[in-house]
Amino acid sequence: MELNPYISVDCVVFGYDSEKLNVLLVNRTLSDSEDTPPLLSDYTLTGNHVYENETVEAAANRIVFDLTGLENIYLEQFKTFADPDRLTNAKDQLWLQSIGRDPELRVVSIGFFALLSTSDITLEWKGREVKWVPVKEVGALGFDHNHILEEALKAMRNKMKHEPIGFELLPLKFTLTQLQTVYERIFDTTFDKRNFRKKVNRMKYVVPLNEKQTGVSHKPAQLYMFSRDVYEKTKTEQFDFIV
Amino acid sequence: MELNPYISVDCVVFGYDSEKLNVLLVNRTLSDSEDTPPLLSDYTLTGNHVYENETVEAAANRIVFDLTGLENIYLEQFKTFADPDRLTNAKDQLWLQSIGRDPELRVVSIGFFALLSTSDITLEWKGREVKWVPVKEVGALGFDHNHILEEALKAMRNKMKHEPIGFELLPLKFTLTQLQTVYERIFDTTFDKRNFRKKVNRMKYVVPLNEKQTGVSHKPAQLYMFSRDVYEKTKTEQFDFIV
DNA sequence: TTTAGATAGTGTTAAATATACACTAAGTAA
DNA sequence: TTACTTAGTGTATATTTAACACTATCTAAA
Repeated sequence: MELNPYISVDCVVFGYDSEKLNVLLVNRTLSDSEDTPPLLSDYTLTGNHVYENETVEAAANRIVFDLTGLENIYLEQFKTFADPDRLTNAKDQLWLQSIGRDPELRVVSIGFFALLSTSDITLEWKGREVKWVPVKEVGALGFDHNHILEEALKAMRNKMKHEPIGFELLPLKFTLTQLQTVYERIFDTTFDKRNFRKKVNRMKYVVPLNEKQTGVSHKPAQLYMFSRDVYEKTKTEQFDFIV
Repeated sequence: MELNPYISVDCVVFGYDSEKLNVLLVNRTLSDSEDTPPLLSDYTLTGNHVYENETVEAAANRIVFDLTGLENIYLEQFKTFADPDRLTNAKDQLWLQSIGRDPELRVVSIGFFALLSTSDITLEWKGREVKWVPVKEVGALGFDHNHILEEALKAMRNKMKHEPIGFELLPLKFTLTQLQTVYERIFDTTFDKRNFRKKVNRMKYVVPLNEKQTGVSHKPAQLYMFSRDVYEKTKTEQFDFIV
């Protein structure tokens, strides 16, 4: 089955490691020969073209699965990038040529972001280096991927404000301190512990388990899980409309 | 300049007429001859392919401008539609053939929604019938446009909950009752007048004018306008995080 | 000019939520 | 047993929400 040459999917895979938000990057290296320095060596987001009979959602899932081995990861289409000059940079042209693509072709890239807890996975990609980079330390990426990353961050933060997706960045079972920290790190702020817990207490979809943290050298915390079921049932179509 | 055959933009143009939300539809008719019934006659959203050197945002603006004569309309890219079988319906195949497109080609459609007040415009389109249809009365549309419309509604309502875009559906100068009604109609609900006004009162970016409604046979209402400037300056990065 | 009709505009109370703030509890490791 | 570390908890005040009904001001018609 053929890849469609003009429709691609880029996945901004966010991984939270209980300290900071990271993004998954892939090395892009082009060498003349073994013993000369590479013509090109940098990083890009993870992406691929879609197969002719494949939906873009399926392609996004496939990309994430190939890298992480995980299925049913939280994935959201957030924006599409189709500027006529988005791949006209010299480096990108060189790269496209080298992998046998028509550098003239206008490629539409449909952006998805994925959320996961890095504790759940070990990276695996056949052939190309792939690594987690803290979002705050990402340097110059190939293609228009710095732009795509910016937009993904905006979309993700925005969604995070109004929908319960912070949980997707944590292990299945988490403590309230972990939950608080995710939000603090992603929004670069701090919350009062008691007030945060009072708020979470009202969220019936954050359910306490009969289980405590283990392997810590201090008072072990209560573990909780997120119940999407309860969320869907109890969510009140609360109307915000700014303040 | 050529149109790109595989990248199209569909615009879901929402127009509010101080009573209900409408969407702009275009007639799609295919006739063998003058005196036989048409082979095909239905409606679609407004859309077009992009020019080779044109960004998708520019294309969306062009489409809206061609129909309404308005520039600087509120426009937002909300989702992209690229399913392999989105145009494989018999009617759509017939239509594509008749207008000289390759019916086999996989076309990516980038969806935008536009918001405007119908009072601002008179429709104009050379050659094809174009009309406002109340969103609640939209029938079966061509292509996958019912699906696109659904998604546009979802995206629009969602944005409307958290950002001040209700104003885009009203004339530049509006009354508080008009403002309240927009929200009531779009969310199919009602609000208490006094509470609504108290809330709006706190929004410093809804500024009263030295002007009153005219031409009404009752107490004329105070007019207001929305100041995006004030909004941008005073918006507090309020953190919601559900309830 | 008076009256009817229509929509504009306004205030209070109670309940819920947000904010600010500091100490005790329970485990591990030395 | 002690030191260390993080978990877990309550109260008082300010703000916001929610529920609720009447007067004010204009036009049009009698």
